[in-house]
Amino acid sequence: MCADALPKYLEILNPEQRKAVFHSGRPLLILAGAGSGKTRVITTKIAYLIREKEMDPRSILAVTFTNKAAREMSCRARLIDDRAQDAMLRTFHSFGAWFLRRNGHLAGLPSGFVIYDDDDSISLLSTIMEGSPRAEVKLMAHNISRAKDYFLSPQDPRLDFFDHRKIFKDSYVKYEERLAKIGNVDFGDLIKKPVEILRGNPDLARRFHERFRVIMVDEYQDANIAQFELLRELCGPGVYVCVVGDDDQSIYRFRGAEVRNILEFPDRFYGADIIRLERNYRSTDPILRAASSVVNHNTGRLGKSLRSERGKGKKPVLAFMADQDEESAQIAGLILNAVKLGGHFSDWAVLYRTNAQSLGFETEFLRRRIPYRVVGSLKFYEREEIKDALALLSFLANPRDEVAFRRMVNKPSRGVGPATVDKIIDSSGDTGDLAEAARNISPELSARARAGVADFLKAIEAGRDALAKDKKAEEKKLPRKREDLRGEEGLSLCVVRMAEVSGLAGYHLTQDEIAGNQRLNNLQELANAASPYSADMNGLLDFLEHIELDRSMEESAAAEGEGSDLVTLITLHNTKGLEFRKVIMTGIEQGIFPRDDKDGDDLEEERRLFYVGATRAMDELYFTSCAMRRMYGRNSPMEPSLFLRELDRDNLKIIGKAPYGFGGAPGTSGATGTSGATGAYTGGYGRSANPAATSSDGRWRKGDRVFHDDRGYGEVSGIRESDEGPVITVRFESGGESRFLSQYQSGSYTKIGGDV
DNA sequence: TAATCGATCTTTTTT
DNA sequence: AGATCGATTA
Repeated sequence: MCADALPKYLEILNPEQRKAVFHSGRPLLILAGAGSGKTRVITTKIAYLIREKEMDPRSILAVTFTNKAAREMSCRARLIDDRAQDAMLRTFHSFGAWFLRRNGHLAGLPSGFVIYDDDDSISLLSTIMEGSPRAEVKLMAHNISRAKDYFLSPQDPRLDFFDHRKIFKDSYVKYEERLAKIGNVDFGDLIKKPVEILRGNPDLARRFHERFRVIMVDEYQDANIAQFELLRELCGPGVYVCVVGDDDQSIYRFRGAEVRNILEFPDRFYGADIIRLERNYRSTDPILRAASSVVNHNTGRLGKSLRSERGKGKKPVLAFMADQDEESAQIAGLILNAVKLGGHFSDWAVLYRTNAQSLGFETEFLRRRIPYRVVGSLKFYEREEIKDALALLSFLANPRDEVAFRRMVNKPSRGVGPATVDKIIDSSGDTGDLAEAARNISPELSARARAGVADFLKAIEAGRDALAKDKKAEEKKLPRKREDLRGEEGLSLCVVRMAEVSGLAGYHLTQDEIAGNQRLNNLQELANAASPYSADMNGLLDFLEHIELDRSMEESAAAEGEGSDLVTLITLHNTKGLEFRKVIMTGIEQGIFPRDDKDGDDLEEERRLFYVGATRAMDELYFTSCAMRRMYGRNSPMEPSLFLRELDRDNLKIIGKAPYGFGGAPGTSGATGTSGATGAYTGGYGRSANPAATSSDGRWRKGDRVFHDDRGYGEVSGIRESDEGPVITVRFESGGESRFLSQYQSGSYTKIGGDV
């Protein structure tokens, strides 16, 4: 094919991208740097195969890691050729769920299985490890989950790698037994079980090889071992496999991702070709240089040279702040100013390491009327009332669900205590049907417990009725109370009926006067979310599965339209695959980013996270670092992140009072040496433009002479008020500064010649 | 059996 | 600061 005869969608590709799209035959590894157009390559390749190679779209499987990525991929491929909608584009986990819905019986799964999230797993484990502290149960749950990521069964000797104790293996064995009895699966099972089924059923595997002729995996650097095994099982003779990834963007090691997968791809898929995409179309050169200068400190990379196609641009800005209040205030000011000059809010993204950090920005943005959205906070589905309602639905779907039963049988209180619950569960026999067991054993219970159990079963019956019967008739029969939830369409009636009959709605309403209404609203929202699903068992299972696998709540496509000029607040992890004109990476402090318990491989992962964050920026990049931060409810002094020292300094604009080692900033004293003091980070400037001359407790005045036991003579150079009282800054004659809280003056600092 | 109070930790990151 | 756990009390 010669270039000028190419259709437009192929013509716009650069030579390497085109090579990747046209490639066929052997396995292919595409090493795609940030912003090098890898999504374009995958989507184009899908369309190309359908259009030019007349491939049946149904025989193409493309796997991603997030639902968002899957949706975007589907959208973009369809823009080129609408037939791409018939290709299977899913996340690994949703592919696994799809697989198990059809073939789960081969592993003894009932058709109505429900997916347990981490909390459910912990609940189940805590009944197994009764009496163990919660932290221990959590650790065990984590290790079991990791074991499944590594495709290790309870008998595998390699489990010692995670935890060599006998209790670990025992717990894992029991956990698997209980899960099997219940008939549900956890996240890890969604990958592990399909592999086992494919291995145990060669005929089925063959049928899959005939069905899926082309398999593509995006973000391959984030695949775990189990996912690698799944990929291998799906790759039968003649199946074309193409994986795309960037070893520098591997940031999910903590949940089992193995960079090894991408590093060893050429060995595992023998004869693989490698294509590198190293032209970056997103960021200006200084931004790429900043990002690279940090990640270059990592060892064990495949290595690549990312070049900016955009060329020159503004230097990244590194701003030192006194504390997080100043951080959010300054950022708000920066954004408002840019908008005043004609920019958009949506140009901006504020990035942070932990979700908890979003709060400060939200408060400040609310106050200053800056419109924003918080991406990926899964709070909705973590709310108590929502989990309650979902547990009721889960139990309706699978009456063997012990976890859901335990959670809801006595909520609201119905006089069914732990003793009764155990009695019911013990009597359930091998069917495991707890609703049936409860009914059977009922005569043996005390009157109070019997009535309570009956009430619970009534709620489940109400749900079942809503599924089975004509919903219109059902709805009319019942006189509606003012505070009732509404739900007419599809599955929503089922949600509403269960929430009401169980007393859940009333319970949450009376439980807390202030929060009650909000909780009712949340339940209503859940009911609304259920309305598109059909009011039958399939609809119910669909709904539950959808909620477990995709909690991003990005349903409301309406909000995406115009009139949504919003600043994005987002964790660094969540930014993968996104881009913004202007990016602010906040809280770049030791202990936050990187966390200070990180070293070795973990530290390298943090560095890659830094790289991911920085390469999201197209035009402008900012870093902020605070001298003081409220953590665990108290103020603690912070040091600038190690990563800031690794940044290419000539390529940076530093503002604010820089700590030692960051030359060039205004206010940096010419002092040398820090006399071995731990506080490398001195300075930080006051919250207000005119710092106080006298501390609010009257104990210190600017210019006061001070003596410190270790550091000698100095003078008070600044006073600032914090919520723990005045913060006094002292500049020592020996050079260097330090700060302390007035209330903790202690013996180290002594005021000279003063009237203490 | 349930609710309340105080003490004791805690915090990654997500399918 | 907030959640969570355990013990104590009604």
